[in-house]
Amino acid sequence: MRLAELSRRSGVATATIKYYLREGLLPPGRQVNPTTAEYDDAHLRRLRLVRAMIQVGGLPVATVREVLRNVDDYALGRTLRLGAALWALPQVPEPDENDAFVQAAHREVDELLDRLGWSNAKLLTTISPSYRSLVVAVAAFRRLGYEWGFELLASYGRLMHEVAKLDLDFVETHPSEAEKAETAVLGSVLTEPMLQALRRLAQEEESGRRYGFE
Amino acid sequence: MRLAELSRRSGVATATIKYYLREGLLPPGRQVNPTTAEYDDAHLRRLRLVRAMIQVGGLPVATVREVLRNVDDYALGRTLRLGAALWALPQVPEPDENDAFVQAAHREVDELLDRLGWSNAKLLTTISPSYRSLVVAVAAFRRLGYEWGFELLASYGRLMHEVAKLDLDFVETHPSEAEKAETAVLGSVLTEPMLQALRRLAQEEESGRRYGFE
DNA sequence: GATGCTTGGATAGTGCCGTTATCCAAGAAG
DNA sequence: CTTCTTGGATAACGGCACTATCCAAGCATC
Repeated sequence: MRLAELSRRSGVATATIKYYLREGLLPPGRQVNPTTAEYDDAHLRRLRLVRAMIQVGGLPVATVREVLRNVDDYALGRTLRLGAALWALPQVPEPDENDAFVQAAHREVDELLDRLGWSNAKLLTTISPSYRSLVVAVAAFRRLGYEWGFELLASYGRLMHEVAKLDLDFVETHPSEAEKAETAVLGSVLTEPMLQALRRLAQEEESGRRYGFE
Repeated sequence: MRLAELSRRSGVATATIKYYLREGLLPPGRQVNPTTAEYDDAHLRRLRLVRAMIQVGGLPVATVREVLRNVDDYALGRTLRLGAALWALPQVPEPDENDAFVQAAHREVDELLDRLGWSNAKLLTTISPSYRSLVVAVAAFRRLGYEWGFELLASYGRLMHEVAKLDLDFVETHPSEAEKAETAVLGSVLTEPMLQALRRLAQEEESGRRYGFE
């Protein structure tokens, strides 16, 4: 199919598709002559994936490019670890390591990982963006003067471990390696707003149960 | 304190503080004469809250303003429901109701709420942005051709219900109404990146356990 | 084979948003 | 009195996701 049809079938404007091509989110089509390129279903699927990540997942274009690179690398067998390398990309503001709150948060998170027995995650503390995000979030809370029992954080951690098991179970239902990679990414990116929505609905539900309405 | 000191103590540039004042994220200082305004610790605290929501929570300025309005209303006793009104604000792209995937997602989510027994949440389906987000996310998955057992979604829902209970438990540890409102907002906004980070760490951990390293 | 439409590529422009710089007149400080 | 600082108004900036404009090279129809 040509660009116009790709646009029609995906609902994405041709100018936008050209932009994605330029940005490397879509591989170039097969050039049949200097002014015509041919696209196939793989392009369509990739385009839908890109749109989902941007619109539903809210990822910036640059991040999508990185994520896709990992998907493709994984599909080619270059990346063997499904975990770290794959979903360890996105956006974290660098913490200020001189800040006392940040240092305290480091200690707290390290202790948390110990307590939860997350020995594998422990190995990644220096490189994992997730680890850094966690530190930043904990530090922000502390900076605002919030105290919580250590047990609260641990409880959240245990629940998210259950969530992670579901995530990986779902990935395992997909036999092919290429699909696994894509599913892993989607499972990480697309289910985040989904979980967020579920959590808020659950808060509304539970709030209603505890305090009633009106 | 004057603007300059507020800036120094918070680490936020004076120009930015002026911007927040303009945008209504910070209440104006006490005007002591035409060219001098006096700020207090409440301003400092509010400023830190704003920064946390923007930088850690990633909320747009307009949303922060809405959230704060709700916090203040709640503190004044004008909003009685801790749940819906408070954390039901943010950013969702409007779903296209004519889309077949969106309609199917509606049915699926409705059935989910039934299955989970979330009768309170059910009442909010027409107004809650969380409900809409959920529909959008489910529709996006389906559009990409992913199928999952209904049980998976229900399992996620049950886990997020446990999370929501922790959220509300934490809010209840704060006696004053004003603090409750602020805590509720923070519990919703700031813990989201925290949970996301925990989930990803848990994925890395669980991935390591199942498949080993390298 | 001329005419008019479509194609893909290059480039520049648009709109939004968070932030920052520039002015300015009116205090404060020495 | 002079010099610095203050807060307020306004304009400028930089990034990002798109989108509109050109253009020359096909293709389609007469």
